[in-house]
Amino acid sequence: MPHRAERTAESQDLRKVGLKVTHPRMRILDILGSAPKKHMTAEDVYKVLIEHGDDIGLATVYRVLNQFETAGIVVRHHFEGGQSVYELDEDGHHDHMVCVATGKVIEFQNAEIERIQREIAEAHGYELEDHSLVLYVRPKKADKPR
Amino acid sequence: MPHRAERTAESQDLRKVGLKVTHPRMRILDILGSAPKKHMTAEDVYKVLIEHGDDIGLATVYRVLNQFETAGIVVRHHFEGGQSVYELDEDGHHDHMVCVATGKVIEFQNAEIERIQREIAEAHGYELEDHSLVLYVRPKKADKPR
DNA sequence: TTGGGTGCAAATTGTTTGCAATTGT
DNA sequence: ACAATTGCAAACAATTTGCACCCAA
Repeated sequence: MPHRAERTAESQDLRKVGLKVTHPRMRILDILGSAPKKHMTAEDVYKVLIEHGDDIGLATVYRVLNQFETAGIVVRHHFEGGQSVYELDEDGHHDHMVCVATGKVIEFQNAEIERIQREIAEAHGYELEDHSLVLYVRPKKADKPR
Repeated sequence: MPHRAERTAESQDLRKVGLKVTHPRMRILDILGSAPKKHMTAEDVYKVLIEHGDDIGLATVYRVLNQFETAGIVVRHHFEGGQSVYELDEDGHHDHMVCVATGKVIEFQNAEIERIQREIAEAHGYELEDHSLVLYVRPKKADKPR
């Protein structure tokens, strides 16, 4: 009997992009997939690892996240303020809304904006390769955000 | 007769926001206003100062740029990759398009996108405070960008 | 076995801050 | 005169890298 059945979806994800299935990579993938926050900084991930008793260095977290980004497994966002945040790239493309009061991040998608963006690029003789749109919002007074 | 006629538009801009009219501030304001690139990093500004023979420290450049941002004289952008870039906030609001091939930055404005953004925020119970939109583009093949 | 992967510490990069000296008003 | 401002160096924060050891294939 093998040491462990390594046939999980996650281990396949790693093999698929040519990365060895190591403990740190599995754990990080796991955390990104099941954490309360969809968007985490390298430190966030590191803290969860530590609390969980894993002996994984912060440097490794950064290295793994970079590899995941290159492999297209995660997307890296910059938002405002120093740290980068990473999120699993499972569901398709979407943009973000960050509440400046609570820090909450909400995802949204809008086909019309996407279309206009493409048109603008075209109009200048370019092709739209990618884009980054972040709305900084604040709860409407006398109204509960949903 | 005073050492120098301090009645320039720039010196007025500074007084207006309650900042003393100092040599470093004037020079930096000057550089931001007359540089080939509209968007400069603190280092960019610093280099120009050095080449020009000015004896102004990098720390001062950062401090002044921060003050200018607080005063609303410049806008700070994050784009991709570490450094922040600053630009004079003269013309009204606009978004940016960055050519991933040449690094060229093009500004544009689109009322429709702005409107939709506001609607999206509203729909979630928020008020749009600010936003950041950057299009990453590439020259259309067989077509000269203009 | 063996080349990629990892932990740790040291190195980088971008930016901020403490402090004594300097300068605008 | 006096508080604001600056230069310099040291301090910081986020991220990367060098290297000896380790482990998945």
